[in-house]
Amino acid sequence: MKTAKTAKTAAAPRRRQARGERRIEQLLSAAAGVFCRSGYAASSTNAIAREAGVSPGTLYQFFPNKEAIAIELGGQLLRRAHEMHGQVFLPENLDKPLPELIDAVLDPVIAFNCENPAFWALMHGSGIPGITQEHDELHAGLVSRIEVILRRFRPDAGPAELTRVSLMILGIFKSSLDLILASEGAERDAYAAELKTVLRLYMEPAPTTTPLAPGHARIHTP
Amino acid sequence: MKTAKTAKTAAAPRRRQARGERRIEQLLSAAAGVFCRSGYAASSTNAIAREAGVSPGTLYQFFPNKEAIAIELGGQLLRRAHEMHGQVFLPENLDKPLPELIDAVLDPVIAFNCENPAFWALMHGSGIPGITQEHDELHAGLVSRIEVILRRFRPDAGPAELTRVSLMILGIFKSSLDLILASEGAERDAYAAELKTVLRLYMEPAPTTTPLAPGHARIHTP
Amino acid sequence: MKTAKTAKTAAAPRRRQARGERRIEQLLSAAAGVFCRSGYAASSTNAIAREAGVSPGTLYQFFPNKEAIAIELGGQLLRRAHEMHGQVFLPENLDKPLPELIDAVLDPVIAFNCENPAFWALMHGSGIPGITQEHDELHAGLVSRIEVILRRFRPDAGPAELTRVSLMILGIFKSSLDLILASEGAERDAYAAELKTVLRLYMEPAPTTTPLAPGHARIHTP
Amino acid sequence: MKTAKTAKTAAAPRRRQARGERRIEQLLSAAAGVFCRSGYAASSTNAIAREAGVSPGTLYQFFPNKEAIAIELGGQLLRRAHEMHGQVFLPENLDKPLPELIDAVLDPVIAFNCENPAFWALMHGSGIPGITQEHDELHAGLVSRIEVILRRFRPDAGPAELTRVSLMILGIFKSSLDLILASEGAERDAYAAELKTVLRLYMEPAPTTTPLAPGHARIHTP
DNA sequence: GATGAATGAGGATTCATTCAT
DNA sequence: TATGAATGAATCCTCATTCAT
Repeated sequence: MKTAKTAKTAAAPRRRQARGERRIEQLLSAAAGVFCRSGYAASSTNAIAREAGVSPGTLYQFFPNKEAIAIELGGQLLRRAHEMHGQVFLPENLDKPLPELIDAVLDPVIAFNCENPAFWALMHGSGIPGITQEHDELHAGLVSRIEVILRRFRPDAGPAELTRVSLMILGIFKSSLDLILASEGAERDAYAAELKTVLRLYMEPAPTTTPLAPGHARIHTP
Repeated sequence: MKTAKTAKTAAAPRRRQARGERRIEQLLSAAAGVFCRSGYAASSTNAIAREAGVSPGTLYQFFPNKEAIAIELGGQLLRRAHEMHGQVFLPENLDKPLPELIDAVLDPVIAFNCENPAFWALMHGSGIPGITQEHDELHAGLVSRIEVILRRFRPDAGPAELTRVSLMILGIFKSSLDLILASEGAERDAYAAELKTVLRLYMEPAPTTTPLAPGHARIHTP
Repeated sequence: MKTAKTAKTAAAPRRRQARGERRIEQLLSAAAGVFCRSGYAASSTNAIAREAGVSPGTLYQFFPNKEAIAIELGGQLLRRAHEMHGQVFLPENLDKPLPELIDAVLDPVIAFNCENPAFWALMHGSGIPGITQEHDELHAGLVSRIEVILRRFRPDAGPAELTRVSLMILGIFKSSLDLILASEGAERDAYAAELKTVLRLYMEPAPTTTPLAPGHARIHTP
Repeated sequence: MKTAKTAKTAAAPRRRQARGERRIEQLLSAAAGVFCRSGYAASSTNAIAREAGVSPGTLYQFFPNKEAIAIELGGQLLRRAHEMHGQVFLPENLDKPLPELIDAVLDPVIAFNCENPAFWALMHGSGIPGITQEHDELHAGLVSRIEVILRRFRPDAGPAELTRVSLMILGIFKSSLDLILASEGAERDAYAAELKTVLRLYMEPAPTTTPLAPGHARIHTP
C-alpha cells in the first residue's frame, strides 16, 4: 500500500523523506477535514489538495488515487484506535465494577473520537472495500471485547444474545457520539454522562425486580 | 408540477395520466432503492432510470431534476410519517404504563421504517435545503413529543435535561433501527425487543435501588 | 413538402382537411411567435406545440420535423412577400418621381413587415439550406428590382456599383425596419419617414454639384 | 477568477501562467470564431474546445462555464472598443468639416470591426444579462456621441429627433458593416465609401435648396 | 518534488422525434 | 386524430488522474 517507497535507502534521503512525511501528514489532515465536512464520495481530490495548500499534482505524488488517501487515513486512525483500545480494554479495567468500568473504557474512547472526528465519518461512508473490511474487523473486534465484558454481567446469556446486545451497545455508543460531537463544553459532558447512564442501565444486572423491593435509589446523573 | 389540469374532467385525462402516475411511483420507488443503497449524492439519475427500467429522458418527463425526485420522495415519506405519528402519539397511548406505551409507539414506527427503509437515509444525507428543513422540523416534532412523554417519568427534570434525554432516545432509536433493518425474521424481532428494553430502562422512573438486593434475576424479556 | 397528402380525395375529407388546415395555421402562427421571440435554433418544438395549445405528437402529425415548420412558414411568408412585391414594383409606380416612388414601394413593404415580424427573423437566423436558398433568391430578386429603379437615377453607374448601392439600400432598409418594429404609433411613423429621407437622399441624382455651390461639394467618390 | 495569486512574485509563477494565458487567448479567439459563425446560443463548448485544439476539460480549467467565456470575450472587446472610441471622438476630430469628420471617426471604427468581427455578433445575440447591459451602455454612449456631432449639423432639431436620427445612423452603420465584413479588398473599400456617402448625405445640412437647383427640394419631413 | 495545465470518461439535463393508446 | 409518454443522442460541466516543465 502506501507509496511503495518504504524500503528505500536510509541515511541520505532522510531529509527528503522528512519533507515527504510532513506533506503526507498535511494531506491526510486536509483529507480528514474535507471528508468530515462532505463525506468521502463528495470530496474531490482537488478540494483536498486546495485545503492542504498544494497543487493536485503534488497530491498524486504521494497517493496513487483518492482511495489510497482514504485507506491511509483510515489505516492511521484505525491503528491509533487499536492502540487506544489496547490501553483501555485491560483486565484491570474490565474487572472493575460497572460504573468504573464504563468510565475507564468510555472516557478515552470519547476523547479519541473528539480528537479524530473524521474517524467514524470515514469508516462509515467510504464504500471502499479495503476500508470497509478494516472497519468491519475493528467493529468485530469491538463487539467481541464488549461481549467479553458483557459475559460478566449476563452469565446466562447465549452467544447470539451476547452479540446482539453488544451490537446494540455499539450502536448506542455511536449515536450518542454524534450528539457529543455536535455539542461542546458542559453540554458535551452532559451527553457523555447520559450515554454512560444508558449503558449502565442496559448492562447492569437487572435488579431482582422484587415486585415491591422497597426502593432503589438510582443515581441519575454521574 | 405535473400537467396543471388537475381540476379537469375525470374520465378523459385519467387514462393518459394513469400510466404517468404509475411511472412516477415506479421512479420514486426506484429512487428510494438507489438512494438507500448509495446515498443521495452518489446516486445518478441514470441509475434511477435504469432501476426503473426506463430511459433517462423519461425520468425527466416527470421530474425536472434529481433534487425534485428526492424532494417528492422525501415529501411523500414525510407525509406518511407524520400521519403515522399522528395515529401513534395519542393521549390514550401516552397514558399507558411505560411498557405498553413503548409498544404502542414503537411498533408502528418500526413497522413504518421497515416498509420505508429509504426514509432516514434520505432525510439524512440529501443536503437539499428543502428536505433538510423538513427533516429538522420532523425531528424537532419528535423530540418535543418524546419530551412530553418523558415529563411523566421525570417530573423533576429541567427542560434542558428533557431535551437532552429525548435526543438520546431518538439517537438510540435510530441506531437500533439500523440493526433492525439489517436483520430479518426472529432476529429482527429480537433487536426490536432489545431496543424496547433499553428505552424502558432509560425512561422508567429510577427504582429506589436498595443497595442490597442480592440477586439480579432480570427477566430478559423480548 | 407539406404533408404529402395534397393530392388525396377531394369531397369527403374536406371537413377533415379543414380542421387540419386550421391546425396547421395554428401551429405556424405559434411557430412564428416563438421563432420571433427566441430565434429558430433556440425554439423547441415542444414550445411551439405548447404555444399552439396542442401536444408535441400533434405537431408531428402535420410536420415531419422542426425544419419543415420553418420551411413551411418561411415559404408562406415568402409567397406573400413575393405577391406583395409583385403589386408594388409596378411600372406605374417605378416611373413616378423618387419621393412618390419611395412611398409607393416602402409603405406596403413596411406594412407587410409590421404584420409579419417573423419574416426577417426567420429568413436570417434559420441556417436551414432550403430557407437560406429561398431567402437568397428573394434577396437577389429584391436587389435586381432595386437595381432597375436605381438605373434611372444613376445612369452612369456600372453594374457593380448598381449592385453595391442596391445592397446598401436593402441593408439600410432592414436596419431601419428594426427601429420601426421596435417602436409604435407616431414614433414608428417618424422612423419610417427617416428611412424614406435617407433613401431619397441616397438615391436621388447628385445635385448638380456646381463645384462652388456655396458649401456642399459632394464628391460621390467610390 | 484565475489563481488569486496575482500580486505574487514575478518570475516564478510566470512561467506557469504563461501557457495558461496563451491558452486563454487561444480559447477566446476560438470562441470568437465559433460565436461569430453560429451565434452564442448555438455554439457548444465542445466546439470551442475543438476549435482551440484542446479537450473540453481544459476549457473549463479557465472558464467556469460557457457564459463566462462570452463575458470575458465581450468585456475584452468592449474595453478595446471603448478605448478606440476615446481616441476617435475627440474635439479636434469633431470640429472638422463633415467629410473629414466622418473619415476620422469611421475609419478606425471600421478597422476595429474588421479586426474583431465577433464584436457585434456577440453583443447582439448572447442573451447574457451582463453582456446585454454592457452592450446597451455602449450603445447608449455611441448614440449620445452621435447626437453631439449631429447637433452641429441640425441646430434646430429637438432632442427626440436627434436621438432618432442617431439611432438611424447607428443602424445604417451596422448594416453596412455586414456588407463590409462580407467583402474584401477593393470591394470592401467601396462599401466603406458608400457608407460614408450615405452618412454624409444624411447628416449634412440640407442644401440651401436654392430654387435654382431645378428640382431637389428636400423636405426634411418627420 | 512541485506546479499548473491537460485529459476524457461520466453524470445531469434537454430536446427532436417516435409510439402506444 | 390527439395525447402524453418514451427514447436516446447531444450538451454542459465535473473530477479523478496524468503530463510537461
